[in-house]
Amino acid sequence: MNGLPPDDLSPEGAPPRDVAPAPGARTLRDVAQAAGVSIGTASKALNASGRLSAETRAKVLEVAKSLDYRPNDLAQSLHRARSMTVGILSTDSFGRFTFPIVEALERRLFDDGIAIFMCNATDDPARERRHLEQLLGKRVDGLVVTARRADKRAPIEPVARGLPVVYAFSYIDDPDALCLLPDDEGGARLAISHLARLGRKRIAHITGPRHFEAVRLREAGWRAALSEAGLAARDSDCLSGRWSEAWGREAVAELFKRSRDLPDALFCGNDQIARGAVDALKDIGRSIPEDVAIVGFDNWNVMADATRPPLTSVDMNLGALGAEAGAALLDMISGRRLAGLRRLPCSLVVRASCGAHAHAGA
Amino acid sequence: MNGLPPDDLSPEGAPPRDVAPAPGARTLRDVAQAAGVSIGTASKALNASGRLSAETRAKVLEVAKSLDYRPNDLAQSLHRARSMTVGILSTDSFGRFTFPIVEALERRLFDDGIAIFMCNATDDPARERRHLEQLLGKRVDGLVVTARRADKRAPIEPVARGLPVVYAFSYIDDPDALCLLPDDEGGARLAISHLARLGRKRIAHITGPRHFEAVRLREAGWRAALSEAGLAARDSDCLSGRWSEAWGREAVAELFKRSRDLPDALFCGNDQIARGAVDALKDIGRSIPEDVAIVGFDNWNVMADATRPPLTSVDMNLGALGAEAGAALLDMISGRRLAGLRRLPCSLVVRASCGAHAHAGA
DNA sequence: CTGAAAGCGCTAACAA
DNA sequence: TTGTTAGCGCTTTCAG
Repeated sequence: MNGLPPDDLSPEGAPPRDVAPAPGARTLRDVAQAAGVSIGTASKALNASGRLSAETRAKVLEVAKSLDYRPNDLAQSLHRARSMTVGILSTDSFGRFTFPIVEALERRLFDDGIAIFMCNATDDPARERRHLEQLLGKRVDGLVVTARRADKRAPIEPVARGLPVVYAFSYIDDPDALCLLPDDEGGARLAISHLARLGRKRIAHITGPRHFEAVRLREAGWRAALSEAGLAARDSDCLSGRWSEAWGREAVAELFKRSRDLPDALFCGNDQIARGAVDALKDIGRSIPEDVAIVGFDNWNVMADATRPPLTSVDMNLGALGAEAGAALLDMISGRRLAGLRRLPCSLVVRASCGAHAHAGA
Repeated sequence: MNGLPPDDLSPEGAPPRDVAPAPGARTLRDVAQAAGVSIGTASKALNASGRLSAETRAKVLEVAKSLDYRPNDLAQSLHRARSMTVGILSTDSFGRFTFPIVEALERRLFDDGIAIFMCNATDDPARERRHLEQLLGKRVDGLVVTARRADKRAPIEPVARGLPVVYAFSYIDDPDALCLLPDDEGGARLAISHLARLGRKRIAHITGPRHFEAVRLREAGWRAALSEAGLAARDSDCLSGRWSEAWGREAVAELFKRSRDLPDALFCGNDQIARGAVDALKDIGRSIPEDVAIVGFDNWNVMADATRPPLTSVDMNLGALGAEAGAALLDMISGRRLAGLRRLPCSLVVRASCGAHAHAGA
């Protein structure tokens, strides 16, 4: 009527103006305006903070819903000093091992309302730096670093001063860093003591490349558990090679070309080696588990289940490791100081390849 | 001297105060102050925008570096309407198939400075909704939706009004949606025509469960390519079952218990089935590729390479699919309107299992 | 060429 | 109980 700009609200719930509703989300001001309260009041209502009359609060909430209002996290984060995001940085691309970790981690963090940025640097330090740069720019609240095979890596750029970091399935030398790893040695012990308990006397070990820390630890576990069981660990019974089925076959050929002292059990460094070993044993007429019992490592289902007979295998419980990493990161974010290298327990998944059931009653 | 607050700068480059430098990153104001320019000028210098004297710019840049200044993306995003983030939402957990896609996608997007939020909803609609809610709150610029096995899924909540969405390795009914899928039928044709060209006359098909769209398409490709090659597609030569090695073995037993019309080639729905088939064929004394040639699907390296002989297999080029999804999403974010269901080409990776080389010269 | 100031959307301390 | 206001850190007109 009187030259007022057309942007005052009609009192009834009708859409205030005919602007396109699509682009740009509703803002807190929209809600406040439509509810006829101040913007501060609207904020209080939506955050259930401060003292407020029940009706105002209800009104605001209702309007907010009808407007499909969704608070802008970016703005919130700018204010509070928390972005509610963390980055996960993988040296290697995410593969069979990192994935269960990441999945569990995501789950754990999501429960606390934290979203995760996925960054893959594939062994490229420059790329890693750029990723880090990006994450810091986005003001992530923390960082999880993973790698291929639980190998030692260089520490994350000191750039990340004060930023909580958890190394999961990877580790660095710094004693102030928190590193979470599977207990490879313990896993090996589980396998060996299981076999020994089943009455196996000569347990050979076919494993991967020695430059992997995991390989060395598993070998150590093999030795330790053997001697605890009163069995000998002969160097000639420990063969190190590649992580492949082909190597499993070759190693079996090597072991069984002897005329005496043949193994009655094989502990393999991973499930692929184990499967290769099974195939090779069958090729030379040995039956499993009667003649030779087999235990693998990784408990990679597609492998373990497809092997004939299905493979008993050590599980690194990577899901648990991921969840633990998430929990630890949350702790650190909330100010606690965590450090040290922690090894999480493995477990043994028993299938048919070592004749547990056949021997169990004996 | 005269009651001035102590926060004016000493003119030389010395650290202005002795506040702890650790917590909280440097802000633009810190830089401006230390460089002795206005905050607006500092901004211009850092963004190489506006007209500015070379020396001022150099000065600001230098100070910024010495202060280890890193712009706060959150604040930037708040201002520009772009968060430079996208979400990737997986119905299924990220597995063997989604992973190559996600990896390539991440790579493509990272090249454009976009970070990606990884969300895993594992078939839980409520969880999916919460994830979506979170992503919208974080004002992602776009969304990629993946699923287990290129299966049809329900559209993302209409909530995401106007938000660019690409369905990768998954699809919905809406013709306005952009869906990227591998060309399963074309992949099957590649396999069959390869075998036919090698002189195989009776090519059977052992595949997965028919409720998978991919299974139906691959079967269609098998039929079409056979007839194009002048060969018959007999219903009894197409066996549908599980995606496992065990099924591959069973199917071979089924096919080869016939007294005549035995297949001289097998096209398998995935590499696991193919591997099972190979094992079973060897068990009944058929040699590969002489008696029976085999082609698998997925080109899953660990499987294909470990099979004896190594498996020729159809590759869905999931990396390319992921990169394409990324490119398409970028297009949509920059305003282009893309829609429709696009099928990306597969390719054939030749190994020894169909005797390509032996027959090639014939 | 540079500085001042408004504002992105939200929160929190302080007034009213 | 509610409104006002001053930022969070940055960009961008618009004056000087």
